[in-house]
Amino acid sequence: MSRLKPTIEDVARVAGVSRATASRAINNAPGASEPLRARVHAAVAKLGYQPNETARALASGRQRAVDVIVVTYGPGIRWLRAHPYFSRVLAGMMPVLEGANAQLRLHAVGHAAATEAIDEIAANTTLGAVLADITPALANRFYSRCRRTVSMVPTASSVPAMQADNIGGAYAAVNHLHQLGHRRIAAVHGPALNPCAVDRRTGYLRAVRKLGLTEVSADGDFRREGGYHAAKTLIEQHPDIDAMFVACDLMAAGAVQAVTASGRRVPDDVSVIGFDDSIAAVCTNPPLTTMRLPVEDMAVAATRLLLEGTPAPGHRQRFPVDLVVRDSVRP
Amino acid sequence: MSRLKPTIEDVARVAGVSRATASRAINNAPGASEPLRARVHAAVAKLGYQPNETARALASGRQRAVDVIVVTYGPGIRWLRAHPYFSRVLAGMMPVLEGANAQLRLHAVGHAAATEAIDEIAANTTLGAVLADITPALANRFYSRCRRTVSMVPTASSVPAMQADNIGGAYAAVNHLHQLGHRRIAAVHGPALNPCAVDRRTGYLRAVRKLGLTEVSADGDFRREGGYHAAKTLIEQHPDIDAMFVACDLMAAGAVQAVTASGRRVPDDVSVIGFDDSIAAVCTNPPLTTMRLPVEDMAVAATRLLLEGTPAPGHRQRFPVDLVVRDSVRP
DNA sequence: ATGAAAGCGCTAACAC
DNA sequence: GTGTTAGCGCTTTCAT
Repeated sequence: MSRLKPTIEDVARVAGVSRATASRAINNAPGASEPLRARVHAAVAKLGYQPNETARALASGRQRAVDVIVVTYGPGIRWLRAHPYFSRVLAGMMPVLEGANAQLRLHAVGHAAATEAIDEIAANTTLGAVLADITPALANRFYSRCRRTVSMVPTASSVPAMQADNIGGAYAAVNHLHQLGHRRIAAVHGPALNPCAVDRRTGYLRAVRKLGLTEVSADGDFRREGGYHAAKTLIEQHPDIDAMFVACDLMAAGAVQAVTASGRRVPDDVSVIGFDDSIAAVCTNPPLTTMRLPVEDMAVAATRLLLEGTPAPGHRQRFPVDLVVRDSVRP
Repeated sequence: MSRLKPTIEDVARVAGVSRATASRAINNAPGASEPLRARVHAAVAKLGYQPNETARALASGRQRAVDVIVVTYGPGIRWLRAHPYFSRVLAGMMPVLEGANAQLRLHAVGHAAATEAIDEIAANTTLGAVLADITPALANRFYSRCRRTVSMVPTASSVPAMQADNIGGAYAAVNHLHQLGHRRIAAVHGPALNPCAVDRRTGYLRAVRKLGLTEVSADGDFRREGGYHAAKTLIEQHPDIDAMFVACDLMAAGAVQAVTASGRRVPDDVSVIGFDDSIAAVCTNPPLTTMRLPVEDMAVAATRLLLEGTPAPGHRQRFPVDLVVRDSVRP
């Protein structure tokens, strides 16, 4: 081995052609005859040549990579670890990227240094970026630096986004509970800063008002522990509640445990309805009746959108949030 | 705006220095005087200059990125979506990468096209790759093409790896059950191809033999549904079992549901012990007693190892698998 | 300390 | 159809 890595130059020499022809053959580009193509491919095989993607990207000016950005609040490691959401967006993206032979670059940026991190990422995007979890302000900043962007969460109106009906889903959840005869419906909400959580809270509030129920709310943090404590507080302060709307499945899992710990049964004494239909929904006992957020579908659509070109400003793609009936709500 | 993106050339011109000096200033490299550095930084700020990472990588020959590879069997989307394992390795890696300002490239390669995908990734690695889930054969192939590799799962002996004590953990789990008085201890195993699953099976078998118990096994697939069905079969065919060792928490969640569905209670009638201590372990009812696989720690260590340089062939870093007591085992 | 100039490995005009 | 050549934006000798 004279060199560690053969370059296209080596391939060209071995094949007895010019670098340009070698390039054309390797990229299946037009403008090369069959015989030469064959010689080039033989040389490639012989040398075990693999194109240098970096050089390719620099020369062609295009690179096939999509960046996914999640800004974490507090210890990101804990958040990322616990929450099924992120694997769901990755799971949705990977297959379509694989099919388009594009790369996926994952960025978890801490809230503190978010601004400069955002700027650097924006400057180096190629196919574009999926904003998996971000505040409207940061989304806007990113979008002002890079138009090939799509957000997975509600943001400023100009930023292209996948839009799940969080408000309608929460409304439907409460309505479902009401139709089944529940009248004291409490809620465990998500973080006040999280746009999805805000929408779900809105949906709950609207339903409660529409149905003439009294609002009973506690705040959670989208994590199981938060759901547990919020539910515990709720039960202690309002022993008469007969149902809970919990703004995500992870918190709902905690809520179910809190209900059980209080000596009550789910769903016989207290019904619990979750949100997301994540893996957590089917791990609980009983499995959760929940509102399905089609995260994978949204991720697929977001990725396709980026692959197609630059999304129009304000572009929206709507996704329904449907009821999934399991066993945590008394029929 | 005359240009879309300012280059270092623009910075140099605005600062009234050469490109070389601009580069030195931007990279905090030695060989530039304070006054010039200041002028360069001012120009950077004025133009909003952001270095082009691709060009930087090509010119310097080094790039700061680590690739994480997971080869998926069957519909990768389902697997990635459901299994908490992957987010745990990502959660472990991200913060250390962030601190080292390196990128994370995620590759989910289908089993079918794995070989060529592996080759291409290997040819373009920079800091190195962590093999999150892979067969020994593919790990070996990858390692033969790229030495900056570390596997998160058991593999061929030459490939550097993080080594969790799966055998010992499984053994300890069965032993724990035995000490608490259980004598009919069944097992739900993982996929026969998965090296971790193989080790856990081995640990169960050894313990069963050592303790003079009779082996009762069923095969699962590391997914909840598989755990449910395996446990259901086990209960039907061996109604007298009083405990189950389940090779991962996701399957254990299913097993708990199957036990409940059969009219038995966990842990009063049947104890269930899981493996992983993933998010699923705390979502179940009751929360799972389980064996903690320190995935995040392993991912952190793997990433640090790559950041430090090329791991020695056969390098091993061992991690204990400890008991986490919750409520799914009768005391 | 500073600048001129030579590439990094590849693609894409542009000639032939 | 094929080869020659000029860059992509940056880092890094090597003169000065």
